[in-house]
Amino acid sequence: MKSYNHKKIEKDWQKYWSEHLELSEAQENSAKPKFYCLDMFPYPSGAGLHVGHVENYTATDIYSRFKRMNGFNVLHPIGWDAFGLPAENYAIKKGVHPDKSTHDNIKNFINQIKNIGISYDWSREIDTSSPEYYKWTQWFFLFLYKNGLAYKKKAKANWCESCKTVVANEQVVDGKCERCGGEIIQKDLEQWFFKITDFVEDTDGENGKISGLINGLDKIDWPNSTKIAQKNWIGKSEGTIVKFQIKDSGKNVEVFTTRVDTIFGCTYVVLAPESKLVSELKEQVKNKEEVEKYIIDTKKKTDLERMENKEKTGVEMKGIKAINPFNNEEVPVFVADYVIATYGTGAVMAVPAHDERDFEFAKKYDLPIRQSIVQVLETNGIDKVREDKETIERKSVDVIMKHWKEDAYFCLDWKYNNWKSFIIGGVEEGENIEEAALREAREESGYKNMKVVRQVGGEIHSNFFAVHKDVNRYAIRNCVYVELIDGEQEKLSEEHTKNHTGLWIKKEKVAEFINLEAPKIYWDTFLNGDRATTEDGVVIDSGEFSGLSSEEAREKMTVWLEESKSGERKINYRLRDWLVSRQRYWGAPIPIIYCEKCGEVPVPEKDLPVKLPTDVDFKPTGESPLAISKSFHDVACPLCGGESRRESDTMDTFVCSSWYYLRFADPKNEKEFAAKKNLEKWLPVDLYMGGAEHTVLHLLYARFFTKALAKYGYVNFDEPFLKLRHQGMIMAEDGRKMSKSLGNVVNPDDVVENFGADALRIYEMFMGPIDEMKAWSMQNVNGPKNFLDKVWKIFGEKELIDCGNGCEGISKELPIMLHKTIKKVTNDIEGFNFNTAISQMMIFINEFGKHDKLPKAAMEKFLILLSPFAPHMAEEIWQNVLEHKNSIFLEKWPEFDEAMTKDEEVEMVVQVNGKIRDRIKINAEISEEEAKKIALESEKVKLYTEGKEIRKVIFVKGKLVSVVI
RNA sequence: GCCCGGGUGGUGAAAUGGUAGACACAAGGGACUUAAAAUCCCUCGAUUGCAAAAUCGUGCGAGUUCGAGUCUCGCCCCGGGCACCA
Repeated sequence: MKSYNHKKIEKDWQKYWSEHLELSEAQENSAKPKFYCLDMFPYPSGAGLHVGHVENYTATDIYSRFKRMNGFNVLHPIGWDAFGLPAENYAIKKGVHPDKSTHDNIKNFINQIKNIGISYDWSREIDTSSPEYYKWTQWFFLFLYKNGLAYKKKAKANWCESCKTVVANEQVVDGKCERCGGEIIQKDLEQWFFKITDFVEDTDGENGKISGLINGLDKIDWPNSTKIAQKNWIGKSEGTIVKFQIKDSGKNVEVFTTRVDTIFGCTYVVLAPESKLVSELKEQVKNKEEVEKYIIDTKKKTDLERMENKEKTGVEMKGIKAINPFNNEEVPVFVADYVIATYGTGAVMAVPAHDERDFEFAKKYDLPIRQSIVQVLETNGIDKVREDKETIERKSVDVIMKHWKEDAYFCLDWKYNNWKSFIIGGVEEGENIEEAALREAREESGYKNMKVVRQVGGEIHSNFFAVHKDVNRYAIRNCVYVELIDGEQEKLSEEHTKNHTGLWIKKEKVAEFINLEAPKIYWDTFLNGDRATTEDGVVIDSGEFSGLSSEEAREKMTVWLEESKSGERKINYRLRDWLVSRQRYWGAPIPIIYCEKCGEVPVPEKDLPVKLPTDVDFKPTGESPLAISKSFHDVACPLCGGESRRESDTMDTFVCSSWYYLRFADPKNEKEFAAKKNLEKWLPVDLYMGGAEHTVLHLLYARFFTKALAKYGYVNFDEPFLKLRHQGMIMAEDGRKMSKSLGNVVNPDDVVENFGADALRIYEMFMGPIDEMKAWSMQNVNGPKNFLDKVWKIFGEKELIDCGNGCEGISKELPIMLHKTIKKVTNDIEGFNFNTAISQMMIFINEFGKHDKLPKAAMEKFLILLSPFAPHMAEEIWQNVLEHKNSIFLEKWPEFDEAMTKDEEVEMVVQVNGKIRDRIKINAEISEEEAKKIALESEKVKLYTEGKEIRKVIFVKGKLVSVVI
């Protein structure tokens, strides 16, 4: 038999498949259940297909073929995310029109994809830069506009100096342009926005409730990390607005805080430089010039400068005082650019003791720092200690280490219970606790100059000492504890606790502690002078709120604010509305006309698409290139016919990709973006796959579009992608990212040429878990290649026997191996564990390869299992070696019989005290009694059990017997 | 700093709390061959031992368990995301 000529055979079958479209096209009229399997469509870059694309497309191709063979009507389409800056930048550099370079690139992509045998439905191919497509992108703009979800406003925008355009917040990375790495500056410009923030929470739609961008995540099968990243991006935070009156002005500063419980520690208030209130208060400010200068200086700073230089700056507005509504204290007001104008109210109350940023600022400008929270340390109570000394000791260490890290030393004395345990350090005989703590602290720290500051609790209760640097140089301070001892409860009187270090516990709280089974030990956090303590704790020095937990205090203080009309509950989000204007050529024009008489006029739907002019110099000038094209720019107003001009900005390419998955349901429709009937048939997407880099951008925008459509009854679902999986990035052999400049890029074409498309597909699937990052290894491609050669040889050289009624000369083990393999491969494809599916097929081939006569039916079933992974070879063997008339992809996926997946004889492990002492071959179905008997009779086991009492014997069916002595 | 992932042989990696290293790659040895390629067979975590075998071993330290790569707690390191969001 000839060796496998992948170059010829693969080409032949690719041709065959392109002539048998029933193998890849989705059927509009079919009784089969639908399955929509989608890849994130690529941006057709000049670099061509990346091995990462191959990983993505192979995985979903395997899944699609698998689903088809399981009786599903599969929609598996592809298209091109063709608009975008790189094409335009390339055009500027090389003078080639973006339309041409993009379409050349697309041709190349199509070729490359066909070369690896992906079974896309090419009849549905779409291209976002074609007028047939962007007509509907513009329609979406109008749809949002008409429903109040698209609006224009003057805004500070991220302007990229080198791309000469505004970019979205999401496209600014570390203060630089995501595309070109150029510096981003802030410019005030009229910009279009989409109201994505309207969909953060659930809303009422025309046909019922629409889940919000947060809640919707709970009902879809997405990687947890992606869900969390989206939630973080939305950045919901529940807090409080507090009104601080400005003394002698009748004005208020409203601040937003999530930590109103710390408000008694507020020592000043800060306004963002852009805040309106700053100019409103200017007249009252004594150092007006200084404040103005600061504001001007800040405006000059770019975001990059602000980010690089995190040192806090600011200036006091002298003569202005804000009044804390809780204690009527007057605090100074500062202007500082560490406060973000666009978040919350653009003003904050500063609590240096409990906020790192305020702390830093207060240190720098020497402002007072006032503690209003103490930390809580919980340990098990004394009763628990009596039960289990060791447990408490360990748990205490863990808790202490967590709270104190290397900053502190402490010792715990349970002497009261006639039992000593010292976590770090200890008390020696005849030594008192105070001395012990001092000694330990000195030994550990190396500092000699220490003293006990205060000690509480005396000898009756257990004592808790903590030592910390920076308060009187390694002073020892005592912590307040609450302990339960019969007859001692009266000691926990208000008087008693009041005297304790820093903590002030109200009477009813004490009663509460007494009822706890495991009393808490409370301890004071030292405000040690080098950091703020930002964790929740117990409120102190806060009037009637003292003694409450942070959580309770937030609730009660907010209620108090609401009652006294000086504040309210408030939820803030980090997410802003989506800025979609781009001053660029290669994008979908925004369908708006500005008329002197009628104002802002949407282009009537019948006039769509607003086509991109072709006679444009697309070199960036700072103004949109479209503005230069007179034929494009000067138009008659659709309402009055008068002189007017077109909007000359184009839309962010993310707008095009926010709805493309809907278009695949009905890609040729000229009347609607997709017919309702088709949407209902195919959507939502059952499986969506692509890179994790789209975690927040594309996926959030697409969800927003879907929710907007759902709200107005265009679609009957509110989440577009039911199941999402990411492929991990493939690095170069050197472990670095593949890049042209490093010259370490692996071109899939070369691998196809040298090893074949099937070997490439299997190699990429065999590399490791699909969602993990992995490095390419050319050497390792040999593995899959060898495997395929073995498959080819077996089908060509072995005798395949038709087993009608019983197979003579065929090993009993082969059917078991077959059923095991069907089970494993089927389950692994379902679970996206392609690497282990392949390893099972290798095991199958290794086993079957040992025999000369093989059952034909089993081999055919194996070939079907292999076919989604190696479609070319499978088709070649199926039709040309086994001489079947039709494609293997019309076959039904094999089924397995659970009973047939079990080995008759298994190796039983016998452990003695957890160590393996023997392995015995037994019948898999053997009873517990028998297994134990066999195990205990083993000579090797007896060696260890002889003369010892057997306490317990554990049996795990078909696996092991564990003897405990 | 915060939030997610990870850490297992020379390498890529397997392992519902139950035989750690399946399946591969590379390497070494052997068979076939005039030779090479291809193919086939053997070895392949460490230490000790002639061997049988024993002990150790999944980043580090503890814990739970008859039994831990897997569960709990603490720590270290690497990768990714967010980052003055109050």
